[in-house]
Amino acid sequence: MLLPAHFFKCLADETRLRCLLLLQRRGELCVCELTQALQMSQPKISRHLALLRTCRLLQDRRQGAWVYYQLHPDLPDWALAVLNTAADGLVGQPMFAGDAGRLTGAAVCPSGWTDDEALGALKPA
Amino acid sequence: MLLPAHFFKCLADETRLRCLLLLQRRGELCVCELTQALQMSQPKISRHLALLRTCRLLQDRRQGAWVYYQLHPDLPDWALAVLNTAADGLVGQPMFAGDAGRLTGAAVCPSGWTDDEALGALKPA
DNA sequence: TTAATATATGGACATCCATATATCTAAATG
DNA sequence: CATTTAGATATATGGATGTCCATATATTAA
Repeated sequence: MLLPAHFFKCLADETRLRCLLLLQRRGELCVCELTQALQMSQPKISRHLALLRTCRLLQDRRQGAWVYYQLHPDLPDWALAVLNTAADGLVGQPMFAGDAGRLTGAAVCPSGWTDDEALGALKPA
Repeated sequence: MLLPAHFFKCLADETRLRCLLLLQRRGELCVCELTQALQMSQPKISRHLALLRTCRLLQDRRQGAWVYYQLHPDLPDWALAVLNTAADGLVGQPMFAGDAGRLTGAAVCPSGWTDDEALGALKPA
C-alpha cells in the first residue's frame, strides 16, 4: 500500500519529479531518453528510476538493450490525480518545458516499436 | 520563488501533510487544535508548522495567546491545485478522516471570532 | 506578583538521502 | 572471443531530517 507521505517524498527531488512528469506526458521512455532530456549522468538517472521502481511508482520493461519505464499501472487514483494536476500546473515552467523540448528534438529510440524494429534500430545517441 | 521539489518535500512528512490538508479544508486553525486533531505532542506539531512557515507554505497570525495558521496567500496556483487534488483524493482515507473528526468533535478555540470574543473566550482544552 | 497555559526553541541523537566514483552484468556486434 | 554500449549496483561521504526532552518566551488569569 502506498502511503501518501511516501509518495510525496518520491516527488521531493527535482530529478525524480522531472522524470515522473515526463513519463506522465509521454507514457513510456527508456533510460537513455531520460538521460538526454534531463542532461544528467546515466548513473544518477538510473539510481532515481530504481528508487521509483522500488517504491512502485514506476514499472520497467526490458526490450533488448533498453529498459523502458512508465507510470506503474497499479498507482492509486489519488496519486494519478496529483501527478496530473502537477503536470498541468508545471508544464509552463522552463525547467519542465525544456525537458520535453530536448526529448522531441532528438531522434532516439522511440518507444512503441515492434521487437524487430527495436532490435534492428540504431543505438540511442 | 517556490521550487516544485521543495514544495513536495514539505508534503513528504505525514505530520505536515495532515496539517496542510486540514488547513486546506478548514482555512485557519491554531496550534492547540492541530495538536488535538493529530494527537501528537505540541513541540512536534510546532516544529513542523515552523518549517512550513519558513518555507512560505503557511502564514501565521497571533491573536492573544494563540497562534493561528493558514495556507499562505501567496502560494502559486499550481501548489494550490496540488493541495486541492490531494485533499480531494485523500479525504476518504481513515488517517485524514480521523483528523477532521477529532477536530469537529472538540469545542475548542474556533477561528473566525472577533477580537473581543477571542479575548473573552474559554481556553482551549 | 504568581501561576497556568500556548507556543517556540536549543541540543542530542539516530536515521535517511543525494551524490560521486567505481565496478559489475547483459546484450549487441564484429 | 573481444569490444562496446546500456544499464544497474556497491560503497563512501557529507549533509539534511525527524523526534525527543527540557527549557524558554509570551500571554492571560488569579
